[in-house]
Amino acid sequence: MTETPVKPRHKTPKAAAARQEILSVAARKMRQVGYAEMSLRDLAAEVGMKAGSLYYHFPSKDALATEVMRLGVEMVQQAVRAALQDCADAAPRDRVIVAMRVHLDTLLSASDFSSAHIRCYPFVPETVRAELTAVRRAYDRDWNDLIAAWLGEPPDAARVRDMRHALLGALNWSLEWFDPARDSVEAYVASLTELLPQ
Amino acid sequence: MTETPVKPRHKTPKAAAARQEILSVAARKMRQVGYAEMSLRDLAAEVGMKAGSLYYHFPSKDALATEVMRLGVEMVQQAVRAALQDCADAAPRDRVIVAMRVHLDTLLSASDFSSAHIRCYPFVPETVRAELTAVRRAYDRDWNDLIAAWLGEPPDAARVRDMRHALLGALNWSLEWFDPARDSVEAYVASLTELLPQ
DNA sequence: TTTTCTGCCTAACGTCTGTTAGAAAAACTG
DNA sequence: CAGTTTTTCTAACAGACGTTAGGCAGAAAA
Repeated sequence: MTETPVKPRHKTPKAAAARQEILSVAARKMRQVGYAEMSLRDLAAEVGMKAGSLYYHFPSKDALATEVMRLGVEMVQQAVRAALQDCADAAPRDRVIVAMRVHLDTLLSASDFSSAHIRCYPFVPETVRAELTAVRRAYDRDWNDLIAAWLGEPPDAARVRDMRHALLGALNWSLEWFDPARDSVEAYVASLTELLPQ
Repeated sequence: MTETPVKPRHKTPKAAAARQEILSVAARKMRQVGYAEMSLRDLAAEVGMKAGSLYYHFPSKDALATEVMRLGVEMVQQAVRAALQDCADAAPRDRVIVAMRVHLDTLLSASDFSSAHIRCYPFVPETVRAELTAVRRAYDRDWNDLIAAWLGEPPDAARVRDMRHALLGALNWSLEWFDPARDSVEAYVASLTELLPQ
């Protein structure tokens, strides 16, 4: 009896494409209406399926939501890391500003996955949250390093954490008010920049 | 046929007390688990009633949630206004700091109503949100005035709005991470103070 | 005491939910 | 083409949801 790996169960391109579309639609739904309010029947209808068919690709609604949110963290993290590599030699304060801009842009226009994560995390079942702590902590560490380098010595852990909470709060809260027709990521980042001590 | 006023339908002290406890428990529930996840059966059980009995005090779940959230805005607004009156002659920047501290303290320890509002607003039915725009705008105006006085002339509306979004974002986001056993409102406000230009 | 009103309960309605088993269809493979 | 595997559908289950109608106990009023 061969041990079939649990993760990559479906290998055909069609299954992979269907799974991918389910994830995309789920991310958009979660962002728009929330986790509890997203029904699998509505979700399936938007993909062109029936609710039961989703269970060929995901074992449960929780597992689907977990995957959406996990991808959400990895997407911002990857975008921010890539941008930081492109300005590796810049001043620490400028690197913070770059990270803010990329984080914000990912949330507001690039990735429904990332915004779905941020909006739904507080209300998702505890088992789902538990599976996300690792990726979340990893992204938090990136920001801690970034901010510690900016604040310089001595690295006061509590102070770094407060700064991270303040900055990410100011960024993530934009999901509540940002209107692409009226607001601009660049303009908001410029305003935030004036709050960062030189 | 006498026109019975719609608002103060129940006048006896017992009904008023019951209504008050329903609101309190609903606020706590909404803060903890969210709007969709708060079932009227669970809510009623915690009050010591059955689900149907809630309808003697409120015409619908939406109406109950609306009342909770409306009270939530009014509570922070009132707390902040009272504190600002006590330091009417202070420097504009210090008044901003006072407002931040009071807003934060209301969210994190004083009022489940306020935190329920902030956490649930994005996912509440559109009809509920519509009934809250007026109170929300009023509170936003308070902050706009406060920040405009701090930034001084010329009062750039877009800049004031950005600052309000940044500050309230940094404050409201604390609902996602604040742990009373580990964190302190005063310490976080102190960290935020260092971000405000002199 | 009788009557009226208040506050809550019981029991149910209709609808929606996530989920499952098994059949059908569609897509590959020989 | 037949045979096999992959993907989707059908149909239902069991339970939860918000909501409603009518009744019942206790307090208040007469």
